[in-house]
Amino acid sequence: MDEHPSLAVSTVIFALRDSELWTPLVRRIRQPYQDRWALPGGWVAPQEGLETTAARKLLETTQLDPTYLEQLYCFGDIGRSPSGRVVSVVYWALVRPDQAERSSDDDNVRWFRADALPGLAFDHNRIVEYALWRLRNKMAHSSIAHGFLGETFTLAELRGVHEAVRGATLDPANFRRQVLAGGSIVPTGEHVVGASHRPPALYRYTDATLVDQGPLLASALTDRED
Amino acid sequence: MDEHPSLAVSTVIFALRDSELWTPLVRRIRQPYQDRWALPGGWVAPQEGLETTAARKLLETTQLDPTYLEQLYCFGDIGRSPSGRVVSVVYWALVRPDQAERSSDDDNVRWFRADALPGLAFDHNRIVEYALWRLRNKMAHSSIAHGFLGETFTLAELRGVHEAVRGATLDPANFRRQVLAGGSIVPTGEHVVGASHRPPALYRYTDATLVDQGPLLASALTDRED
DNA sequence: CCAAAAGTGTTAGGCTTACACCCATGC
DNA sequence: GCATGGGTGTAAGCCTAACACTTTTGG
Repeated sequence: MDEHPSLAVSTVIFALRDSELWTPLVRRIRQPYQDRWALPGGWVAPQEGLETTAARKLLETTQLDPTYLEQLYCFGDIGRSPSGRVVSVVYWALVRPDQAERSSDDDNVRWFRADALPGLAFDHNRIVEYALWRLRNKMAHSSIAHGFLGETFTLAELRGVHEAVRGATLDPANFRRQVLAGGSIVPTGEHVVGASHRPPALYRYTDATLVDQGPLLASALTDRED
Repeated sequence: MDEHPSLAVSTVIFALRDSELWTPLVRRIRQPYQDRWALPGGWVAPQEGLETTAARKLLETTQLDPTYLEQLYCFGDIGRSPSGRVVSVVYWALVRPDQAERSSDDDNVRWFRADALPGLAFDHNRIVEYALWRLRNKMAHSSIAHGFLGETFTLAELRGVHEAVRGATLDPANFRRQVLAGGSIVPTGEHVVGASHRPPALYRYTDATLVDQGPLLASALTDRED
């Protein structure tokens, strides 16, 4: 009864670049699937929480510090790793463009367009697909777009995030009204200067803007004592 | 690097009785939390899928065979078990009233009202709370109510499910129109007889009615080869 | 002045809500 | 017939989509 499966943590990371969704992958340096691209991750340490492990591995392998991090799913099919039973708790994360810049491509880390990935190790293609589906879902029902943006942003930038993720253009007028009526963002009073047109107002999210994760979030905030 | 946490699977089960949500719990027969009520579950066997484990443990401990079974969340906080690191993959399930009848209370299994549970073992109170939140969420956006019903049902029964879970009464006329317009149910042509009022029509879900789980479901159907 | 993007106004149509009303059965 | 719940009709109001229009900047 004490023969437990190996327990791993991996993370799907999304960032927005040129109105496209991109995701960083790491090259596997050992068998199985040596030299194939895979999600960043690693084994769960005995004295480390799952989300903490995800964040740490992310930082170690890609230098990224996400603005949003949420559990995606736990994958545990028996055949998913050729080298024995592995159960993977997978997280998904959003990073801002400026953070993504800091993690430039090198021999072991490379960014790919999220909808045009190569053949990945294990069942990681399927996992990214599911993460994409979840992102699109969440975008429609919550203010998750915040995770892609800085502290302040214009309505056009916010709209750009929605358009990129949903893959459709949105009416600027209606988008403005809907998002302002929602009450989750407020104008800072500042404006962008230097563009060759009318300067757009800057906005920021109100403090109360938390992505809806239900009862988990409240406890998660107190649990994180890293 | 090979010292992995213990991996368990547990399940939150919901059934509808007297327009209330009920959930069965099992009595712990060993330490820690001996004699406390807890979610049914057990360790993951090396050669068994996670969902399969959940279904098997469910049947073994409560004699229940759910009509719906979905992964809820993976709980892995370091302090959640006093007897060492345990990571629990938790599922949630729906059973029909007639199935629930078969699993009567005994010394080791007892049904509780889902919104009035005693103090459970481990972090199981928190887990049930989250499962309740997920159920209510899913009820609003999908045809998950099917899981509580038999093959055929009246619109009043379907409405009763929604009312019980949402905790509010619904306009029968509007409910009828909305659910029929959705196209996921069709009349069987039969009617209930024997009630002291106009006999209601029976309906059933169309074959195409699958609860929206995104890209996971398609593969899940092929993976399940039990 | 002109181009371009910000921001406002307005209208049509769809969906939700509320509630009045009719229908079919057992007693 | 009458009480009860099944089932239909309908109008008000809200939300959304579409698009015309005005505003403000740099060149």
